[in-house]
Amino acid sequence: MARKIDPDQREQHKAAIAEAVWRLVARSGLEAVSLREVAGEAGVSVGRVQHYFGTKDALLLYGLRLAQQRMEGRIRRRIAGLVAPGAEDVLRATLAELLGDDPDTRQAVRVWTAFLGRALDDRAIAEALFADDVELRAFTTEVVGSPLDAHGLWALANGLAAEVACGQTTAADARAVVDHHLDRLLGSPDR
Amino acid sequence: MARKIDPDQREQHKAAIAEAVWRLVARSGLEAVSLREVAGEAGVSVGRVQHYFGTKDALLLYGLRLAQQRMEGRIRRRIAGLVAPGAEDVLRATLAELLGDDPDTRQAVRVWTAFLGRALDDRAIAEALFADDVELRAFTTEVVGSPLDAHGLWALANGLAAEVACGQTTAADARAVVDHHLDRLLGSPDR
DNA sequence: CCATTGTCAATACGACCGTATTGATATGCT
DNA sequence: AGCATATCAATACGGTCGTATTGACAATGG
Repeated sequence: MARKIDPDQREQHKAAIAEAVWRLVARSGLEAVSLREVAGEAGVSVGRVQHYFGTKDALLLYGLRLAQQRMEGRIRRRIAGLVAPGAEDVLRATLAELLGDDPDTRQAVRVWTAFLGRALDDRAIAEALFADDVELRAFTTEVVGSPLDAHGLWALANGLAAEVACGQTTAADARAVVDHHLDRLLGSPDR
Repeated sequence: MARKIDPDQREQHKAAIAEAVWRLVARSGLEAVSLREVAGEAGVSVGRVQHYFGTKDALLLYGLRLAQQRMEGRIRRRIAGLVAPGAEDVLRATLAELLGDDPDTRQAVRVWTAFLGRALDDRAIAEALFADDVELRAFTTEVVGSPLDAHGLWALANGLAAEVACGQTTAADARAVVDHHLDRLLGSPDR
C-alpha cells in the first residue's frame, strides 16, 4: 500500500475543475462544454480532468451536484444572518437568495437552467436537479398551509429563475413578483 | 425564369423535417439532433435537409417557431370549442392546453424545455421562445387585474410545464396546482 | 530501499459532426 | 426547344469530440 495523501487537495482539484465547467456553461451553454474546453478554462491538462472524473457525464453530474451544495451554503449563510427567524423568514430568505444579485447565485441559476434541458433524457441529472424539491416543498407546505400552494410557489420561483437566467426578466422584477405572490399567500411581511 | 412550383409542397417538406426534429428532441434531447439523425428520422436525405434549411441553426430555429405556431393552433381550436367564452375562460383554456394531455402539446413542451437551455446563449432562440410572452402577459393582466399577478401566473405555469416535461410532476397534478392558483386569483370558476 | 500506487501529461484513435461541393434529374417559363 | 432553376442524393473535407493508452514522476507504506 502507498499514497494516501491529503484528500482535501483532491476535492479542491475537483472543485476547481467543476467551477471551470460552471463558467463555461454560464457563458456559453452546455454545448460549449468539452473536456478540452474545461481543461483550458481551468488551466489544467485534459489528463487531469480525466483522472479525476473519468467520464464527461461524471464531470457534469459532479459539477451540478457541487453547484447545488454551494447554493445551499449561500442560503444557509443568509439565514444565519437573520435574528430569531421564524419559518416564514427562512422561506423568504431562501427565495431571496434564489432570485438575489449574488453573482455566484446568478451563475448557478444559469447552470441550473442549462441542465434542465438535459434532464429531459438523463435520469441522473434529473435526480440531481430535483433532489431538493421534495424537502423544500414539504417545509414550504408547513409555512403556507397548503401543498398545492407550496408546489405553486416553487414552480413560480423556478419559472422566474429561468426567465432571469435567459435575460428575459431582471432579478429585481422577479423578486417583486415573488414578493407580491408571498404577500397574497401569507399576508404582508410585517403584520 | 423557371420553376415556381407549389410553395405548399415546400412548406410541407420543411414541416415534415421539423417534426422529425421534435421527435428527436422530445425523445433524446437537443444534443441528439444532428443533420444525419434528423434526415434519418424524417426518412429523407441529408441533402434535402440542407437544401431547405442550409444550416443547422436555421433548422432548429424553424423547428422551434413551427412548434410555437402549432401550439397556438391547438389553443385556438380549444377556445373555438367554448360557448360564449369570456376573457377568463380564454385564459383558463390556454393554461389547460399547456398542461393538457394532448400528446402533441406534451411533445411541444418537452421541445420547449430543451430549447430553454440553448436560449441562455442564443439570442435568436431566446427571442423565439419568449416571443409570445409579452402579449400573453398583457392579456392576462386584463383578466387578473395586476401585472405582477399576470407575470407570476405564467412563471408558475411555465415552471410546472418544465417539471412535467422532466417527468417530475404529472400533468394532472400540474393542472391541480394551476387551478388552485387561479381560484385564489379569480375566485372559483362558477361564481 | 523499493514496490506500489496516485497523479498526471501527451498523444493516438475512431467516430461523428456541420458544411461544401458536385452532379443528376425534373420542372416550368420563354 | 431549350434554358434556367429548384430539388435533391452522394460524397468529400476538415475539424472536434470522448475516451483509451502509454509512460513519467512523486510520494509513501512495508
